[in-house]
Amino acid sequence: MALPVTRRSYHHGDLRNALTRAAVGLAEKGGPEAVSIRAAARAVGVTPTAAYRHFSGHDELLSTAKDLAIASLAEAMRKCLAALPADADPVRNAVHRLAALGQGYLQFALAEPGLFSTAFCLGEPMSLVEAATQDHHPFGMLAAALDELVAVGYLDPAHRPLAEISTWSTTHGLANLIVEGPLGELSGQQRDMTAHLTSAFVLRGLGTGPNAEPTRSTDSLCTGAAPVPSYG
Amino acid sequence: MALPVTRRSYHHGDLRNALTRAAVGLAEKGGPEAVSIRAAARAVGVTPTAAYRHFSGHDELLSTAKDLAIASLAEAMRKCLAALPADADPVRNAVHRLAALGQGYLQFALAEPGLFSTAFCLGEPMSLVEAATQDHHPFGMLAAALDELVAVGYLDPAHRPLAEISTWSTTHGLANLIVEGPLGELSGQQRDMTAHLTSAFVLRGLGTGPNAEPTRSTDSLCTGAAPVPSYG
DNA sequence: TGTACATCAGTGAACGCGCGTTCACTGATGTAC
DNA sequence: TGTACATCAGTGAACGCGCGTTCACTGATGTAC
Repeated sequence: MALPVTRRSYHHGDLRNALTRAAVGLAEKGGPEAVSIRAAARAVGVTPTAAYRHFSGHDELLSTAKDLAIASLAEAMRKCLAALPADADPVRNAVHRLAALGQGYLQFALAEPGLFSTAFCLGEPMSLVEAATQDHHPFGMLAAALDELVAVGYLDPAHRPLAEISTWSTTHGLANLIVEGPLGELSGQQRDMTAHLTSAFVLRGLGTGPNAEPTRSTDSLCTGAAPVPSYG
Repeated sequence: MALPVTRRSYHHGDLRNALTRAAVGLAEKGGPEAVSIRAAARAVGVTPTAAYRHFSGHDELLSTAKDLAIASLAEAMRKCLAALPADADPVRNAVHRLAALGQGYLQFALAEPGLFSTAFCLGEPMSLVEAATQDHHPFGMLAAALDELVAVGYLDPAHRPLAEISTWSTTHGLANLIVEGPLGELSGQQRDMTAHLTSAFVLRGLGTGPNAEPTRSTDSLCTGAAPVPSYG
């Protein structure tokens, strides 16, 4: 419980940004339900009423926090992409790039569960058509990675349409089941193994092009032979 | 807004069940957030205090509703299984059974979004080890279907461990993105197509055994050639 | 068969909480002249 | 350069809401004798 902040001057000077940051902080700790005008104002050290000078109401505050949460997710994915060593083999390169996106997605969900739920909380949804064309948007990054898989001949062009949905669903479902659902009880080791297996699973599901060679492309994602796992 | 119900006698006679049913009704309409002791008591026509004779508090009421939501989901899946015509070919049979489970899962999520979220709302999670052995539990039904896929040689036994997680994640992710997320804007036709494609995607991801022949087994799931879809 | 009494299953009022939002207001700022 | 005044950005109090939960209570039931 953050104590109310004391301010020096009557005018804040940057209240909208301060409230936005506070809202994101609340979302981090408690997810979208924790984002409220009163709590954000309290965190900044200002009267709830003051917030209405900068936001039309609770909805706008929450959807601002949501936008930032989506941007953070995209940033986490972008970092995973950037950390990837270049691979001379174009197929392996494209495969690894898709895997890196999934890894970034999952890592973000685990590291920032509150922001992750906030990114997907209700409210007017982004337009998918629009999002797909924005390369700084999670959905756009996924679309680009799939286009790449088609370009290198891993994914059959006939299977390209709607492929982002199946791919996204798998990673999103895994993240969601771990963060908010019954898979939360998995140990860290089980989670890692699951992530690897799921990554391979996705690549098999996608690999329908002439250059899809699962034994080459996906085995490098599964680190060694997994011991038989148990759920307990 | 349901009007409070008037009762004939001072004693209700079946208040626990009545409150439980009311809680499920609230969950249907508004998801887990809508389940409250006061609202359930109101629906039954009883004082909130009366509920404390039958439930330790809000947590117990909600988790009771959650259990019933899970049972409803399982029932929907079971019905889809039961509606399946027998197929002489054991591989196709097993493949179709898995697809039917996924179909039931998705249909339930679409038909009963409130119950679906309630089934996966927070609270002490079921033990997966336990759930996996119960054939009336969604997770147990999935596990059984995957065992069947191994038995008929579609799924490589080496890929069996943790296979329920990838499979479940895909279907759950799709349902979640449609029901609570940005895929809600898909048209009915787009949803159907997505469901079919995702089903085929899952089966390719699983099909690593000697009898896996995607062209035979999964094509029957994709009804005809899909026109190139758009997201708009 | 009748009655005293324990027990059960409700009532009604109240507590404190946090929320979104609105009202009339005042302190601070900056601009026109 | 100085000042009147409009405008901006806050305050403080209050509204009504629904929630979970607790208290002392009372009406109804059923059982022992």
